[in-house]
Amino acid sequence: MTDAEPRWLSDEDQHVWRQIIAVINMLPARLERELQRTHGLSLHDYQILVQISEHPRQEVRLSDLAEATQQSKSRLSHQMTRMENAGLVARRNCPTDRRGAYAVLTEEGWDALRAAAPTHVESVREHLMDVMTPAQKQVVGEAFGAVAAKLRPAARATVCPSTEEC
Amino acid sequence: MTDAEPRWLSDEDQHVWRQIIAVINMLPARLERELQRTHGLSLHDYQILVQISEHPRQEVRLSDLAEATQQSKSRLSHQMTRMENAGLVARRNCPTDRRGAYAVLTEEGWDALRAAAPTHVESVREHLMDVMTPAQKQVVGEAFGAVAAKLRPAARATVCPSTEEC
DNA sequence: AAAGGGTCATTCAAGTTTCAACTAACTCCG
DNA sequence: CGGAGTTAGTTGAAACTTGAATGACCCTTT
Repeated sequence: MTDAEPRWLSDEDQHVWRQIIAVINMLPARLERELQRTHGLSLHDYQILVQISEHPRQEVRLSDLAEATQQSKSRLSHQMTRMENAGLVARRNCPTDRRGAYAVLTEEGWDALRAAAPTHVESVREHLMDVMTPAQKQVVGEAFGAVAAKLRPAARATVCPSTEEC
Repeated sequence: MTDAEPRWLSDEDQHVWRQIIAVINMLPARLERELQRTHGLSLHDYQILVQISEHPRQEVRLSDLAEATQQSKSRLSHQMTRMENAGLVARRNCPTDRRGAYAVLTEEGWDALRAAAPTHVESVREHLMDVMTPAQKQVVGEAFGAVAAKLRPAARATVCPSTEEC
C-alpha cells in the first residue's frame, strides 16, 4: 500500500506478509499441477487418499474425513462420488450407525497413492523444504505451529466472549 | 504417514510441512470470512481493489492485473464483470491499444477499500503477525522470500536448460 | 500493403464448489 | 412408547473456476 490508504503494517511486517501471500497463492497451485501431470490426481484427491490410508483400519467416517480435510460435508460428498466413479475409493455403510458411512480405499486407490506419494514428496522437497535451511525450517515450524493453533476451531474459549452471559 | 507408504520427509520436516499446510488451509478461509462478514467483500475482490489502488494512475491493464493477482485472464474477466455489476470497478478502454482495457475503481470501490482495509489489516495482525515474534517474522520473511522466488515463473534462466543450444 | 504471427480480452463448455433444503436415523426425556 | 431435537450424509441448483477456442487488434516482414 502506498499513502493512498490508511497505514497498514510496518514495512517489515508488510514485506513478510507479502511473501507469505505469495507462497500461499503459488505453492498449492504448483503442487497440484505436478501431481495432476504425473498421476492425474488433484491435491484434494491426494489428501483424501492420504487421510484414509492413515486411519487405523483404513476406513474413515465421512464426517471425520470432512473435518480432517477442512471441507464441507457437501463438498466431500460430491468429491467422494467423483473418486468413487474413478475407482479410487468406495463407501461402506457403518454397521453401528445406519446413517453413517465409511470411506475406504480400493486396490486401485492404494496403487494410486503409492505411486503418487514419492513424486509428491519430491515436489514438496523441491519447492519448499530444500529451499529453506534447517534453521529456517525450525523457526518456520514453530511460528506456523503457533499460527495454526490459534486458527483452529478453538474448543470453547473464544465461543463465548466475556460480554455474553453464558 | 505411517509405515504404510514410502518414506517421506524426516520427522522434523514433516512436522514443519504439516504446520504450513494447516496455515495455508485455514488462514485465507478465516480472512475471507471476516472480510465477508464485515464488508461483504471476498478476498479476491479485496486484492483486486488493492492492486488497482496501488497503481500509479489508479488504472491497470487487465493482463497486468491478472498477473499481479495470480489468476487466469478468464477468471479475472468473470470477476471484473461481477465487481462491475456490484459497482466496485469499471472498465475503460485503452486509447493506445484498442484491444486492451483498464480496470479502474469507482467511487464506491474506493469507499469499499477504505472501509475494508483497516478491518482486514486487523485480521492479518490478529491471526498472523501478532502471533509471531519479531525474530520469527524476520526468519519467516527470508525463508518464504526464497520459496516464493523459486516458485515464480522465473524469467528466462530455467527456460533453456544448459543442454539446449539456445 | 498484405501476410503471418503474436497479444488482449472475452466467451464457451465442462468441471467444481457452495448453499440451502432434504431424508433417514439416532438420542433423549417425559 | 413417542415425539422433539440432533446428527450423518445426500441432493440439486446456482455460483464460480478453468482451459480451449474465438475475435479483434497490433507489429514486423517482405
